[in-house]
Amino acid sequence: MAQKPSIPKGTRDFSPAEVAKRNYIIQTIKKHFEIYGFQPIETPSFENSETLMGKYGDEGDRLIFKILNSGDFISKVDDVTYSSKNSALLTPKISEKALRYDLTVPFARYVVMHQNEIDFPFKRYQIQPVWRADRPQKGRFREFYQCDADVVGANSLLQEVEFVQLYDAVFTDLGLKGTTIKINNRKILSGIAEVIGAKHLLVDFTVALDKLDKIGEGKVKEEMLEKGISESAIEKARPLFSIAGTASEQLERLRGLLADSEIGMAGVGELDEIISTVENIGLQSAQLQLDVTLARGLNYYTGAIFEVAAPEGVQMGSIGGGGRYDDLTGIFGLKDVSGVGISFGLDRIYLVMEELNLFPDSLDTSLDVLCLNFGEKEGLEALKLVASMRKAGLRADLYPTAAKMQKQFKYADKRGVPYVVLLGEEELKAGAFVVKEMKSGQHKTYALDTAAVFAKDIS
RNA sequence: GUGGUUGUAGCUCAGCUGGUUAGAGCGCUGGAUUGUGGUUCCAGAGGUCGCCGGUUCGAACCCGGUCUUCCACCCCA
Repeated sequence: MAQKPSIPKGTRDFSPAEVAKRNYIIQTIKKHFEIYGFQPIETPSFENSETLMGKYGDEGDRLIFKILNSGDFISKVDDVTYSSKNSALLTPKISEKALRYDLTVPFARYVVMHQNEIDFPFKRYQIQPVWRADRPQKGRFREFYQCDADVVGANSLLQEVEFVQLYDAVFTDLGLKGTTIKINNRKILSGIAEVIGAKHLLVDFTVALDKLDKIGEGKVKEEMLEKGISESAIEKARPLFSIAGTASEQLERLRGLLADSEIGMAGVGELDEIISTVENIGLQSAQLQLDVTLARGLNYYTGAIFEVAAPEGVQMGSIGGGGRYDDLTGIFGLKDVSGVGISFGLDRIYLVMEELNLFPDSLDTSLDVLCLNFGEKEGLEALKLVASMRKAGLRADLYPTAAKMQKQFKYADKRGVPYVVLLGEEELKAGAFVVKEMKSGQHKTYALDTAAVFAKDIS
């Protein structure tokens, strides 16, 4: 007997019902991307390794799926490297390509390669899978979809405001009420690191700070000490641990804390402008919240940082994130192009919506009407009827064999078909077809040539 | 990458301190019902107990390895 097939850890098959729900989310996101003036692009599933490596930090490099070279790749490795058993040295010799890790870096690469064809500011969206060699958990997969929208070539803070509105628009449309859009600014984090004299440890400082709400003040301090941040520096950062209140109150305290840091004050100014503009315009269902402990590990962010938390009570990591990166294209040789963008985590949004039961019932219906098969002669007539129903825009199908009524009805029931058409000997003689509405059990008769009337009746 | 956890029928799960032919519910197939589904009744099919190895007279059960699931780290959508 053949062995049981399986799929790799952290990957999934999607059933028709699941695909319908995923498409619903994608369509909604796509609709708003386009309403906001973004244009779609697509990039390859895999890139040259040097395009990706080193862009996401050491941790990121570890999580990038590397693709083995083709051919007899091992014989081309020199003996010293081969026998060193050092993965870091050996990897670049046997792997030149890697699966994309996110959509932002490939986009930066795209912008640089196509800079002469692009009209700036360039607003693009991209909905494609990405891969991470992570250990799977709930809401964490090795293959998952990101839905990104970015703008490059525009420095205005209005872009940040627009992205907050975009998040709000999408989540409102999906019926996902009560999301929290957390915002912070990398410059504030830099300013704090500068003020407390830990500028060189910025990343360690922010990564630790990011965990404040999760592990508490004590543990955060512990981790900072471990990373080599001095006791006195942590003491200086103390006000951060208890900062609270409205955005403007928090900003006021930050102004006091960061008075001596030019970059820190710049960050406060930016945040102030973004938040006050959003407050001025108003949001539909989301909530914008200043969170000075929000860090995000990606080290290419330079200005605003976003992260979206699911509604309260749902156990899920962030369902979206993004920020401004002033020099991402610089790595690929194009200077002075600022970008800002956000990402929607499709797979996590799906899980949250499933948990909150937010998918519309209509997604379950994959067929509007099933025509039962009574035999050769009747079947032929039914096929003509089905054709005219399809022409009228209905999703219609004919049961392929003249199986027993019970079986055909059972099939219709299972598929969740709302209407079943009976076209048997009697109907054929009368030049009519009978429609049974499955939910009510009621019958209605139509003339054979009036499929369009029926279509109109049920729409 | 570190630590833990899980795996028995299509699905959800029982299975005693190791002891003959591994069970239930749901689902599936057929029938009661040759033009009416969702209810009911009857019958039936379906399992290398994740995989490999070890201990034992004997392993679903104990041990080791491996894969998978979920969880906590790390990190992140």
